[in-house]
Amino acid sequence: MDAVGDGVTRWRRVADGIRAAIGDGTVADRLPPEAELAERFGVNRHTVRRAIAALAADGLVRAERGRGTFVSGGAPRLAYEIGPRTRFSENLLAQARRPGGRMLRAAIVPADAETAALLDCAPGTDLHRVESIREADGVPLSVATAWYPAARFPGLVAALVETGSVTEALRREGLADYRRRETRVTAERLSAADAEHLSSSADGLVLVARAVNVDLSGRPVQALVTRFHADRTELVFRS
Amino acid sequence: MDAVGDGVTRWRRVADGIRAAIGDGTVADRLPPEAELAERFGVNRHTVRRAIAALAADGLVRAERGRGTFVSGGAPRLAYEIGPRTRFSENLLAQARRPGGRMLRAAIVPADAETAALLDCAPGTDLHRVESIREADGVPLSVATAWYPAARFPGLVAALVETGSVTEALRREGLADYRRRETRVTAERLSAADAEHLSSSADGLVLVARAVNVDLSGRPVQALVTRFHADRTELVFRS
DNA sequence: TGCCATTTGTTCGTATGTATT
DNA sequence: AAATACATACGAACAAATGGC
Repeated sequence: MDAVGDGVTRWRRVADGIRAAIGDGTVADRLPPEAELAERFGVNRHTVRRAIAALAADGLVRAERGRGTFVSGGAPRLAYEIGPRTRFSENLLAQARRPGGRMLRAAIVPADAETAALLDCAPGTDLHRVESIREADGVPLSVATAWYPAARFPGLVAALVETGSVTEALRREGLADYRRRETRVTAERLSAADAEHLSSSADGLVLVARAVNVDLSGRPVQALVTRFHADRTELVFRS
Repeated sequence: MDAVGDGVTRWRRVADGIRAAIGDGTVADRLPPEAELAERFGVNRHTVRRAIAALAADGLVRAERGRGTFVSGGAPRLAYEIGPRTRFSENLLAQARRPGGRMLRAAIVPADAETAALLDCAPGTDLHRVESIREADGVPLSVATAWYPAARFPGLVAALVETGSVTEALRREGLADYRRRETRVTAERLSAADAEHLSSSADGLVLVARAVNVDLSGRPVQALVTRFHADRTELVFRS
């Protein structure tokens, strides 16, 4: 490098400087332009951009081309409760949010090894695969992919389209009730396709919840992978 | 720019090219040096670096200074089960993993509003704040911050240091048993400090689990924020 | 409507620092 | 000790989106 004070890189010191300015309220909403920051910190504009990229990665700021770079005001997350009787609509209505959503795709696919194990069926078994988006107050919240044994629920997709409700569609197919057996949660980066569906910036995060729902006798009826927008959601588990 | 084929930026096309090469096995373990990639794709080395940074952000590759850039072979995640009686050591031993860890810091701090609400005490109440790292087979798994009412457990920190076990330390302080009331899960980017503790690249992800543990009469005894390394962990909730 | 200044995004060039082999 | 390879930093130019006039 060149004349560096300590062992810390310049872009880190710029990032810390901006972070401090946000912390003490010196910059409330919008950051000065990159060119001005570069001059003020006595570094190249690239160095400022590297610093801002780091802050953006921490979710502290958000850069918008042609407009500027803004301090991201953290909106409160929706608390999505997951338990034995998780139902999307009930969950949202309990928090005075309007549930919504739509089906993206539906197809019949052969079960791969992983899904077959979850649904306790033979690999290759015909499954309905249904992809859908779920919204709260019109804001996309999650993208979900669900698999159902096709032989057991032959008219499922039509019922889903007609009712718009998983619970109601399964009821029409003869399933009185179901409950969630287990949920496995991981975190991933938003894929480009999901970013579009969730109308989010491309560098967002998702909470991935993999679940199995079973009927009252314990037979799996649905394998579910839901990708929740991490900035808008918090998953709640009660013990 | 200059002669661009379509509306896609060059670094994205380079990234897609590398991604494809990884996908079809053309590059199995190690990427060619940046200079060679630059020449092969007919772009500047900076453009290659931008592409590699994006792939690294997706967790697909991992750059090591002086050595090269490597395809990160996804190790299977540790399934960390969370329930009413979550105990770290038991959890790991059940999967034939060796539990470990160490305390990072301990201090007495006044309760802020949020923690006070969780622990059902007045804001400003003295709390032990204990930060620690937990490991599986010597690999850092999570960084945890715990708050305990100091008045109720005066000798807690000494007991934690001596026993290395939360359950055992609380028992010495007169708490026979405790259970988890609820867990709230979010996803965040790894902070610089946590990245060091978890010996991870700076652009990793964490699963943040916020929990409250209560005694048998339902009184909160511990507020807990655990940041799990998302690449190494999967949280499992049974209903 | 279109033009223009502002601001972030991309790309190239060049040089030097630092860790690994 | 030398070569290799990634990391940081500066300079310059143009592209693309936004917003005001």
